[in-house]
Amino acid sequence: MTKYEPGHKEATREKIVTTASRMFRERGVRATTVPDVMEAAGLTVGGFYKHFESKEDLFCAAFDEALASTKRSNDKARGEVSNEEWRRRTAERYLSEFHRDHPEAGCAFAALCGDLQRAEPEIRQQVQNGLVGLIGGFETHMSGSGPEAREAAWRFLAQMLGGLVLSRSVADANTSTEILEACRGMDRPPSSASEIKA
Amino acid sequence: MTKYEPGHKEATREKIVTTASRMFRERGVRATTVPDVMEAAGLTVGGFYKHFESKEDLFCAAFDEALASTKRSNDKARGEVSNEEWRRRTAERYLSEFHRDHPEAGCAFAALCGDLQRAEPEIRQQVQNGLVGLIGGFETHMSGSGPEAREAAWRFLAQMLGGLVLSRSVADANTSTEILEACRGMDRPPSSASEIKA
DNA sequence: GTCTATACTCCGATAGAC
DNA sequence: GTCTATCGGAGTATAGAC
Repeated sequence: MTKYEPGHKEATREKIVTTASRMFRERGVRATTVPDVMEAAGLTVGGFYKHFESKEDLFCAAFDEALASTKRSNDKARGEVSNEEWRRRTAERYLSEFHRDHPEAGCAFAALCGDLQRAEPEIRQQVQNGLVGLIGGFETHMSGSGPEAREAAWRFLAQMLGGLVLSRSVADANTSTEILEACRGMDRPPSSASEIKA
Repeated sequence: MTKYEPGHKEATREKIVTTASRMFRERGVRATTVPDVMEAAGLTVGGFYKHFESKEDLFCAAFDEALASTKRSNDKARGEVSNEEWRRRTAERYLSEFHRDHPEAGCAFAALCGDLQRAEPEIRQQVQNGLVGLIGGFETHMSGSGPEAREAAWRFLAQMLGGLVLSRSVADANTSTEILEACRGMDRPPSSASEIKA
């Protein structure tokens, strides 16, 4: 009962959560088993249910962790640049080959999109809170004002998310890169793909 | 051996494939079991492996069926309209509440995005072939020419896909609709969200 | 607090009757 | 060609030792 120093259990829990967060993003929720997570965390299955009520409970915590992690890296990259430059940099980072190849450390919405679409209300509420917060930040870097900027922010996010997911799903590396590069061109809608760049 | 009329096995196989195609899109691949599919098709598990080598084999066939089905409905909706009008109509149909609420009858890329990102090479090749074919059609409705139109087509598809997936993942119906409506504004990039519409 | 061991359920796949 | 029955494996969750 008192064999471990105080805070040990909390540290263990956090270790499990961060490990699960990466594994869920890499393999998907259903393909990630509780024994797998515990082993990857250097533990065994037995102790798991002293930390979490269920696998779903773990997923809630892990998804939150992934969102927080994304938010941290977003905040870190925040500089004082023009809106256009901010969009260019953000898209370049999001639609990079590195991000494509490392879902376990990347955007939770993209990596878990299959699971989130069918998730329970509790998770969907987390998704919503995460997205609304994200969009609130994006909004300030769009050109319109008020509702227009918000709409533009949703489109911005949707195009990035869709591009990343598509680039991760095709067989050929060249096609995958083609998708990434095409979707980085945020400021060029289907109707004006002319003068901006060759 | 001769208890059933000729063509019966083919018909049974097709029944299994179309049933699976819908169930995979609705529940995801891992959550859909072979017994479930067979029961939904009015059959029992036993006969399954006389039609398919494995569950993965079924998924290949079912994914192909879903692509073909989407292609048929795309071709049907093809009218003689301006590029801008074509994009407006396509986005309106893709980003509709009906499509959002009926993944089992809708876009396979969106419904299966989680599975496709982690699929075997064989499936990824099918994804690629399907996407390239789709983009080839989209291209002709973009405004630029050559590579520019192709880039614009990828962006168009990515924004629709991302918007649909996001709209399916949030808890609140109002937010979901907000996302759909925002992403329908295809011709309004983040940089020019001003004069086009209030 | 974490371990080993196990109960219970369900899935993918096969065997053999009809 | 499709059925019933079952094997083998895996996954969630629990029990009890340390």
